[in-house]
Amino acid sequence: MNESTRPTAKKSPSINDVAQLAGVSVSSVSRYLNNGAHLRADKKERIAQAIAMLDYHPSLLARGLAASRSNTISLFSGQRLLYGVTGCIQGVEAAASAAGIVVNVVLLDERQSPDQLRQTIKSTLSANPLGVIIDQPRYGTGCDEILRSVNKDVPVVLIGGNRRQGQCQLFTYDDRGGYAVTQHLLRLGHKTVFHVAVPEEDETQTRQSGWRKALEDAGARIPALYRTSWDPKDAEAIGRKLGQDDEVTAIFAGNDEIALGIIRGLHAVGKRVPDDVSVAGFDDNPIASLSIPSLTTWRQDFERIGAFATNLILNRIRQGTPLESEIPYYIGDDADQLIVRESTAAPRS
Amino acid sequence: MNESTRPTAKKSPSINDVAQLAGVSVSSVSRYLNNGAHLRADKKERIAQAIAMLDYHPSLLARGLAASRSNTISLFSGQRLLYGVTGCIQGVEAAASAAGIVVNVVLLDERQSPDQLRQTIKSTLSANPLGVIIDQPRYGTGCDEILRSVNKDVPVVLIGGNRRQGQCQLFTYDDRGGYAVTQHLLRLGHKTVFHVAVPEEDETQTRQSGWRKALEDAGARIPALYRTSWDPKDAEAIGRKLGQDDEVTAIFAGNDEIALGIIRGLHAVGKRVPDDVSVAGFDDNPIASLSIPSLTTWRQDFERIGAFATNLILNRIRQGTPLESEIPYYIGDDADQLIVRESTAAPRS
DNA sequence: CTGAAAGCGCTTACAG
DNA sequence: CTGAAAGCGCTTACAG
Repeated sequence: MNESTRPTAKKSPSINDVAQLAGVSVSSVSRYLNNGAHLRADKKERIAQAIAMLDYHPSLLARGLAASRSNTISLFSGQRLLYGVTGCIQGVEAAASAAGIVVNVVLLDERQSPDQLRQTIKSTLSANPLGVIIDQPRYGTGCDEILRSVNKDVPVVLIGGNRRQGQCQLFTYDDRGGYAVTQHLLRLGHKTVFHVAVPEEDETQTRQSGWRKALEDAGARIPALYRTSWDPKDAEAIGRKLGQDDEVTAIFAGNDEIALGIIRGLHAVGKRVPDDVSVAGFDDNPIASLSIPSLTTWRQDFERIGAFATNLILNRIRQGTPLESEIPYYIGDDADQLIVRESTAAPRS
Repeated sequence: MNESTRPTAKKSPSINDVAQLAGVSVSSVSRYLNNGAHLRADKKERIAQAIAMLDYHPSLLARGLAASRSNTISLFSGQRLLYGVTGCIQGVEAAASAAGIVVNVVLLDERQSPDQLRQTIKSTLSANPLGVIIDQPRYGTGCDEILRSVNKDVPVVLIGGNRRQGQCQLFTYDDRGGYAVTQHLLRLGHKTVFHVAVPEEDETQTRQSGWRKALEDAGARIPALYRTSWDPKDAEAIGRKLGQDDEVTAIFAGNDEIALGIIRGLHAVGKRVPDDVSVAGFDDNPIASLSIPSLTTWRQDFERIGAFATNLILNRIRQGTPLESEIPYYIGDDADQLIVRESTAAPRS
């Protein structure tokens, strides 16, 4: 590091420097920093000026230590930054940053030993975050450890994942999406719709349940469910299998990547999409509009969810709004919608 | 939040509790925590036991404040978590977490006001990170502000982006990749290769320069360069245009998403890939193996780069290894390689 | 090798 | 409305 090329950063000013320059006590500056209450206008003014002159920025560390609460939100997620997770992170960052809060993104690598996981979690929590967000908590991950270790007055919001009793947990209306996608395919004239489900749906309000409901409502036959891992290679194998069954004219895939895997499998056995088989995805991953054919899918707004989770925490902290924990939140609005593209069409016959 | 369902987290133990339980002074526990030097074996043993019994984890906040250095690496990136960035984050997290270090991922949203950006940066830096990593720094972003604000003894590593004189900066061998991809296409028998460049290549060792070199070495004509934004829609328009020129039989796209956009454009004007036109991408984004056709591309190992950056910082901190700043690091090895898939083939004629 | 003491930069009762 | 003082949980000279 060539230090000389960087401007010599002088020691940054402390609250003491501000107090001296403004001619007030440190306590007053602290009050000013925290809410400005109980301060005479002229003092406020002087403090503001001193802060501006010195370009003072309070130390997160010292504040966190003194107040047993640091201006930080810890966001835990799995090790792989899949599409939904990145959207969520962006939403959390945006909402937090707008509130002057720093986000600590921690990727919990499940390949690590439980001890290492604990270490990471304890360490993160030792920084006294304002709140904690856990994206896609699963059984057997650090989620239990986090819930166990976190101070009980620190609000925790879970996003998706396996349902945890007694926790504030956000879900999207996956069932609505599954219903809409399936209905779309039925309306195109397909006799029924096959579903290839993504893992870990242990809840009732899922893509799968929406799919089932739509079939029931339409009086359509409910075919056997296919399950795949998150690996599109598995989906490709399933696609190959489904492609050999001429009964299959419409497939609803658990997400967009799975859909592409299935389409590759269908192609491999000579089926065209959407000419022979219609395939729809889920999420509206950017790839959905890039692939050929582009994918009909259900758009999910992950950023909004991340922002929502963040604001729940901020409201809890600032206004004491409780995090209604008993009932999970289902959130969804106009941003979540069916996007019809090239991969679905009326059946040929 | 239903507190009752969470085990009542008792106040976590402090270094004092450990000292008392072990029957030693706080200083000794601190020494044990930091390196264990100058401590009698039996004391070490007692301290270790006390720590285990209490499940003690030192406070990052207190350590950071007292030592003016917290066990944290701050990772700055742009607001959008594109493929390369997420890989890099994963690599940084993995390397950091293996070293017991927490990563602070901060997304700098360029739509924010300069003041807000400064606020975020100063705030992050006030936590005294061990080191700072900036992914894909651009002119006009917070990068300048970070370099200006960071204490000069804090190591900073830049990854990619615009070259900053005097900074330690990591680059991949994009030129090698560009060369390999272009050469691959030429060897298939294409007379020349068109290139659609991604934005912000202000350096010499780029995909573009590799492309140019390969053409020169082969004595092939160097066609006019096309430039696109990061938005695949623009690439689609370019693909449409290129598809109308029958001279165009091979295209090297600046990245995989651009490649897919181009392919869509080609399709729109009736050209098939690879039958009429070969298209290669760059990065080996997961979508490259999912699309139809799957993409020939240059694989980049972003995780390795993130891990490398992290280790540079850790070595600097722990062993005082200087961060040779004058010369940027170009890193690449067997993980970076040409992946030949379906989207490239010999020209038809 | 070890401990007592000061200090990191804040917040927070406690007095006034 | 305002300040002096204690304390948050550590590290780090300083003595010994």
